Amino acid sequence: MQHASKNQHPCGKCAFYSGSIWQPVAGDAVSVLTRGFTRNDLQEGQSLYQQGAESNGVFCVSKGLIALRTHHEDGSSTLLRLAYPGDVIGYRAFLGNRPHQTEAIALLPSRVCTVARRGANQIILANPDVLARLAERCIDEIDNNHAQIIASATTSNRQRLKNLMLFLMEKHGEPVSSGFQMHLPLSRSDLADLLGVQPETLSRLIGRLECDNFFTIKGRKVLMAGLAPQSMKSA
Amino acid sequence: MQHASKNQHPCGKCAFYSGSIWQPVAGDAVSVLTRGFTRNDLQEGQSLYQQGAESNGVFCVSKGLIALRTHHEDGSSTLLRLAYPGDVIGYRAFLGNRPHQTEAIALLPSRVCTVARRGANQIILANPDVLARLAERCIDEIDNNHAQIIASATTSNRQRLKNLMLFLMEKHGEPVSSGFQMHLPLSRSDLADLLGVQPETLSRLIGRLECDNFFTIKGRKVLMAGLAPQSMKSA
DNA sequence: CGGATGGTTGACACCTATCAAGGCCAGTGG
DNA sequence: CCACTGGCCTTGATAGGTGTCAACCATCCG
Repeated sequence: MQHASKNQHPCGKCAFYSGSIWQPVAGDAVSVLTRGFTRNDLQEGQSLYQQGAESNGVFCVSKGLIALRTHHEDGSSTLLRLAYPGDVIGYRAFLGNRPHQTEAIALLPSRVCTVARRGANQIILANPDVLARLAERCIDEIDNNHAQIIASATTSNRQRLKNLMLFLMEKHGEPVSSGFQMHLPLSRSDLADLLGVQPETLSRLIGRLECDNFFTIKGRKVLMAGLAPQSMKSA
Repeated sequence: MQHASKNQHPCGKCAFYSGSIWQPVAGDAVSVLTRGFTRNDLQEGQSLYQQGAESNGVFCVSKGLIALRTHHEDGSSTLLRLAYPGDVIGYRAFLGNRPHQTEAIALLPSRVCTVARRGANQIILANPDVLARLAERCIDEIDNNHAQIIASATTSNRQRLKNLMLFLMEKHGEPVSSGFQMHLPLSRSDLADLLGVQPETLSRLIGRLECDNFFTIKGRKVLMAGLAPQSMKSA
């Protein structure tokens, strides 16, 4: 019956099915899940939800890249996090039953699956395993936050940019004859927001890394020469 | 029956009972909770758990002040957070079933209630409301982390120190004839760790705030003159 | 062509880390 | 009582990093 239920499960064909927070849903609840379930394709730049908007469910990134950003009173903004396929977003507003504190915008053409609020609530009440998986995601988020707080307190901006570029190369890069290459999914301002520095500073940091032959960058084309696949993980 | 169960409940007499993550526990589960329940008094400087130690349960601060700190490979450390009465700590290691990523040390004489791992697991399986409350605490933690990340990216260290001192005064201060006064529960190094700056820098920041007549500080005695009670919330 | 956008560069003031030295204070042992 | 010591904090000098303001450049688009 495992097979039959996986076929009926709306996430059954998803690459992230086994790790999905909805994977424990079975039996009659599957139909509730299916009713609340929608798939959404987002164009680059399109918004999934706005800061301050009411929560209308829980989102799961299936393809692409979503940026979570908060706008401050003074007009500036901070890019808090990048959400990759398999990541669950929007659960804070859902669990806390309150407006979104961040806005979600697609940085690449993306696909996002939504489980509407009503159905999600119903399912969680009936199936605690779903809540347990959601709690695990919260823990992961806390871990990431702590890592970020520690990094910004103990690591130079230059090193943090290096780490960020290596991370992005790992996610978006392709091997070419002379190393690895990627199309940078972020603008300079986004990179600056992510590191918590001004755009001018970011520009200079990039300049310095280029001087060090860490990479070559022109527009959004980034090339890291002499980068062996395994060395991406280490630094 | 509400009354009877509250009296039996191990947290029944706690000031934070209504908000406690264990409040939903009722019926037979109460005896399981009671069996796993212990109260611990910590002296100043005493450790509740070490970084890297196995989780042995979920802790709830009942009195005092606990510092959560992580040590890095290079010997330095970061003070990630202060835990006040009513706060739940150690749940990450518990929920994630893994070693503690931080160490918990009492900054003041404190009392902490522990629900042992085994009992806590049993209760959570039987009572999803407990898990839901734990998830809410996770969300609160994420909110705090985001606020911290945003503050360190958008606010000067000087302003952040100001905010921190106002916060501490609100928590630990007492009104005196000329304003508010407190015994600072943190060393200079701890303050520096909390802001993510070097001790020397912190010392200079303090010096500047004194010049601005923001406060008077000598050792751990802090005096904020002309500070009306309501003005503490605004800034 | 003109304007908008996004990015870079320069100048400058300010802030911070680092290294080094010194002050303050409590506890210790003579 | 004194000198000594170690921990904690402060102060100074210096080099490097960062924010800010302003100008400039490239590209795209109407």
